[in-house]
Amino acid sequence: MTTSKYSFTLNSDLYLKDPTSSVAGRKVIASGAKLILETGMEAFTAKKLAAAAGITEATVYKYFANKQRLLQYYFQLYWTWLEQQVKVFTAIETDPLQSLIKAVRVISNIPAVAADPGVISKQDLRDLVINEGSKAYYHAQVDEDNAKRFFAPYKSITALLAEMILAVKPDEKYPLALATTIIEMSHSLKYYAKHLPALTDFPQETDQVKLDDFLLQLLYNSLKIKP
Amino acid sequence: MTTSKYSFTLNSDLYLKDPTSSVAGRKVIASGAKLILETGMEAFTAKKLAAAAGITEATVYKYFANKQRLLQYYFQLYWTWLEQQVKVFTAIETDPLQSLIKAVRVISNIPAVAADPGVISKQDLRDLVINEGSKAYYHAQVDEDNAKRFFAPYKSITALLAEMILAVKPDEKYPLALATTIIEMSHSLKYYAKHLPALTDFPQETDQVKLDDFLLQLLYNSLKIKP
DNA sequence: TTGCAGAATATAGTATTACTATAATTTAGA
DNA sequence: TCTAAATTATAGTAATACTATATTCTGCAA
Repeated sequence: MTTSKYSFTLNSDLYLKDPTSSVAGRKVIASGAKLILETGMEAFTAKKLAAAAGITEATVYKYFANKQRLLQYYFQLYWTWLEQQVKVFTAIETDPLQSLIKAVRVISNIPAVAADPGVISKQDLRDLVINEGSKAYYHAQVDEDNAKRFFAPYKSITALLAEMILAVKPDEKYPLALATTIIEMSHSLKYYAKHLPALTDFPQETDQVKLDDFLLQLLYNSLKIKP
Repeated sequence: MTTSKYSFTLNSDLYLKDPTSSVAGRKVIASGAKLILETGMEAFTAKKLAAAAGITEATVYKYFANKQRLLQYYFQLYWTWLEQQVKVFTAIETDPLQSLIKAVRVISNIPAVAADPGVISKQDLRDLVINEGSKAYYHAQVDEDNAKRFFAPYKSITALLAEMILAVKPDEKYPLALATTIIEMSHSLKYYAKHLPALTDFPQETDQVKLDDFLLQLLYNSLKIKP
């Protein structure tokens, strides 16, 4: 691990050279996110990225060994950032239940930030992870990558949510599975609402309220709490 | 739609020529499943498939336009088959709750079939869908493919489970989202248990019992039923 | 201000992939 | 047995996923 321009640290095995350390590197990150979002991982190529970023293909490969690593970089960036958001927004709560509710709301629905300071907007980063994130680990190299701790931030936010669940209901048998369910469904139901609405009860893409409500219902019922 | 060798019908737009209609076609299906399972979609190539099946690459392309279509073929085959299983196993139940429980058990844990008559074993087919299935729809062409009704069987089993949920709890607000959650988690938690066990409370790959228990708990609690 | 290291580029090349095309051969059914 | 369809053998194309190397640019230290 080395430090980079974020207020947190990403696994340095993800990249060959820290992309936040130079203009060209930041262009890779910014254009890469846009392009992957537009075209999907399958159609995304280093050539297109280089063209979009106004750099050369060779430069791309100076920063990332391959496109899977770039995707995993976004994956790690997103979950690390989201966990931090959860911590920030729950810090003010004293009641464990209120903390938990707040956490679910943050996970399900990113608070709009007026001025987004990053190279990539958080909304784009989130959409990228919703659309392509699962390919970061549904992959033949998942066990190797896991050994390199590439999924540590995802595990970490899950563990945090599981702890919060236990704080509310100490005898919960499956806190991790429940946390995983809430985190996973908060993302995949958004994708379904947009592309396969028959799988949801909130066919309007914009119907964030119903998604939030569903997730909180799931949680309340699982914890046997009355809303 | 045309009929093929299964007792149900797959969308004929998936293939150029029905692979069940010939020896070579069945080789494509059988070897394709094995190979995709072994290597993952990213490393899977028509050349490898042809070599494994003892046919030529040109023959592969006589049946399927590309590898995405082959994956979607397995995807459709699996969900169509699983829905049929659910129907068979719930047919004997008269009580809606018992039906629903049975349905969840079937979805979560395929009953072992002594002699598997298919070209692909159901366990392999299931593992294939667990590992690679999400790539059938997390894809840039999802809306086009959805318009071609490639995901109809997945929607259909979800709708069936949602109906069963409504039969038990007619005032459930989100029957589809709940059905989707149970179906999706029954598959993804299996993958996590195997590859990212820190995301679950059942780190033993073999701990099917705990996964079943978790899903049934989730359902009972959501329906406010005491087990 | 010069000099130098490191960053980025330009350019080129390789092995592989994802197909498509076509002529020749094999096979299966009427 | 004939014929049409199925399959093969073979070849080819455009693109991908990199790797390599020599050259140019840029920022900063002496």
